[in-house]
Amino acid sequence: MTVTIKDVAREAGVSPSTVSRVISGNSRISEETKRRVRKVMEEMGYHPNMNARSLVVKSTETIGLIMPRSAENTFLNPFFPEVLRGIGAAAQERGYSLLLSTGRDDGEKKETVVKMVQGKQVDGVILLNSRIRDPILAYLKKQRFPFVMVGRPLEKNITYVDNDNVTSAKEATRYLIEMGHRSIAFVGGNPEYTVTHDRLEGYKEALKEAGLPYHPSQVLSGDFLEEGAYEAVRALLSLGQRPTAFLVTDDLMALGVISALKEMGLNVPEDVSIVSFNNVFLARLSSPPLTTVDIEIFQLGYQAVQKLFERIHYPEIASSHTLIKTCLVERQSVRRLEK
Amino acid sequence: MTVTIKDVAREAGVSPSTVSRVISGNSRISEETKRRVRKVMEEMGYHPNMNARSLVVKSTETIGLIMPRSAENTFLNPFFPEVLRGIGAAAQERGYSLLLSTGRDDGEKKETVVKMVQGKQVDGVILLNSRIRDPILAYLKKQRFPFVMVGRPLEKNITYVDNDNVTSAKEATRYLIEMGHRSIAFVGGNPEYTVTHDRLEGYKEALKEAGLPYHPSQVLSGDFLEEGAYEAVRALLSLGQRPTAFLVTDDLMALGVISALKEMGLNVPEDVSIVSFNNVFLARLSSPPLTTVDIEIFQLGYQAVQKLFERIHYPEIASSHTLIKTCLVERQSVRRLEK
DNA sequence: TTGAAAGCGTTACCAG
DNA sequence: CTGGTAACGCTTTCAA
Repeated sequence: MTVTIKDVAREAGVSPSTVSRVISGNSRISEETKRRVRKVMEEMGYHPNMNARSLVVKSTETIGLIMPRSAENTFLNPFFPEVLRGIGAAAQERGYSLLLSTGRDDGEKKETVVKMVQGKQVDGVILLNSRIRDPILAYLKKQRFPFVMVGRPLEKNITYVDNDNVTSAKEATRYLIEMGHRSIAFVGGNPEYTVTHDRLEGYKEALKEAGLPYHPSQVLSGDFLEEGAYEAVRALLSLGQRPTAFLVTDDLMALGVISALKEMGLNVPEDVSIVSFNNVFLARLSSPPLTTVDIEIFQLGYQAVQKLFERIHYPEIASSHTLIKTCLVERQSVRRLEK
Repeated sequence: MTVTIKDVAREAGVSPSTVSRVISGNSRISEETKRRVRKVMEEMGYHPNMNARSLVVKSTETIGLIMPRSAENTFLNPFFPEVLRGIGAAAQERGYSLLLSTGRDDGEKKETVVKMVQGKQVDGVILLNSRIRDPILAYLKKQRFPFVMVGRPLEKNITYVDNDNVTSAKEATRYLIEMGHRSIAFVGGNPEYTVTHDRLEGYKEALKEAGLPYHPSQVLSGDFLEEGAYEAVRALLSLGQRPTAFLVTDDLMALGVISALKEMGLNVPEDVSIVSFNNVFLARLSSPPLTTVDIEIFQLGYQAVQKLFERIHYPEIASSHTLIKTCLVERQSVRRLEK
């Protein structure tokens, strides 16, 4: 049925070892036989069985991707296809494949990861969600299996790729302040992610720097893609300190906020200004187009793969991280406040 | 280093075959030894090597996913994470893994597919893009390899999962007509996809049914997520037959249209109404929330996997397709036109 | 109910 | 430069 290395060998009148050698290329084989074997492979439509190969070389040339639990909204964020694009590009360049974790809850996820790792299906793993106290992370560490995280982990000695979230949030807030805003609310996502903390930190720093007071009542956090958004936003606006601007940690959440504001008869940017994060594809498509912090999602993914290869090939070197630069892109969701 | 079936066997005082049997479970093994072996496996942290297993059983329990070329915008559409969620759920239920195609152009894609298929990395394949005359499709057919498409192919005898796009477009158009619109424009996506054709067809049928004229000048198609959108929309509106409503084949594109309209000083739904397709996550987050046709993307993915298993396990049965129902969800992008 | 041995398709080592 | 052989870790007859 399927043509193996032996078939090719027989047909070409050489030994299987020889065929194997011309496949890997590097060995010293006469040009003559090389050509002949190649021709036979072509004619017979031969392609090596990756399982057999992996079994002996102990490397699968595939990397495992651990995604957010698919039950979560995170999974639906357009952030995700974009990292995937970066990861895919880098993997492709090295001839690596991508194996995805399925699994909706932590239990299922753990199972698929174990299967990947111990089942020898992957050479390394990329963790796509930086949950605090992630059991998967603990497992990978204990196994001393090569992995890198996208997003900053709380633990030490872990290789990761991230943006400098506190600085970028600080700059974004500073921008709002320069635009004349004095009362700025912070809308963060799931507090289980470090990115939420970091951006809040940057926000606070900018406030402090400008001599503006920090009001805990002006920070909202949680899953803002769900229903609750409207009430939360309204509660916030009915406060004495009514904010004139919002710093929102995610473009999608910004859409939710804009929508909630609109229901209250408030327009962006006329009545309220918004700066968000991520600059996903739809940020420029929305109404109004969002002023948002570009975090180079593609690079996040691309660099994660680079770092992973580092860990795979030089397991002895110390863990490290790379920070991807960010950049505020001005569109139309912020209004300059006159004095 | 890594613990194999032999280690477990030795430790448990049985033969490797026995261990193999307790793993597969089904064979007749005394409860006594079963328990003992299980215990040893647990203690030693044994997990089967999938490569070795695949090599002999000739099945990898993983399905290959062929994605749109990652250079395309399609790739960034939130449609994608949602199908993936459906596919992942179904795969997980059966203990299957997912292997992703990387590859930015057709050449690279073909290569990764060949590696998956001939390299025996997957048991079957799901094609995520229904391009017309897809070379991958031709290859898969020739190889007689189990695969299913998400989206209707032009070719015959191919198993696929899709919505009834002509009917759903017809109903959506009819809805607009019932809302009092008489001049409706059609904005379609990439004409290389059958879905674009089908929806255009449904649009025409509804027009005809209502005795409204079909004006080719009122149909736009192409990659509307890119810059060109603004000019195209403006050109359309400067026509004699100025449309009061748009039927847009994708939510993301609808955002683009809304944005273009706004630049021209036109509001949705006050000045122009819009019905789009897909009901992706952000449809209800946008301003205004989109009236859109829900196509059950999750089901599309989920059912694709079901069908794939059918093909894998019963290769002899004829190709077939399943149609997922659609449903118009009314939100706020359509205004009723008074007589 | 269990064990021995062959074999899955490769690669790699050792001879020649 | 090339061939023979063992080994990778597992499943699956065939015997016992």
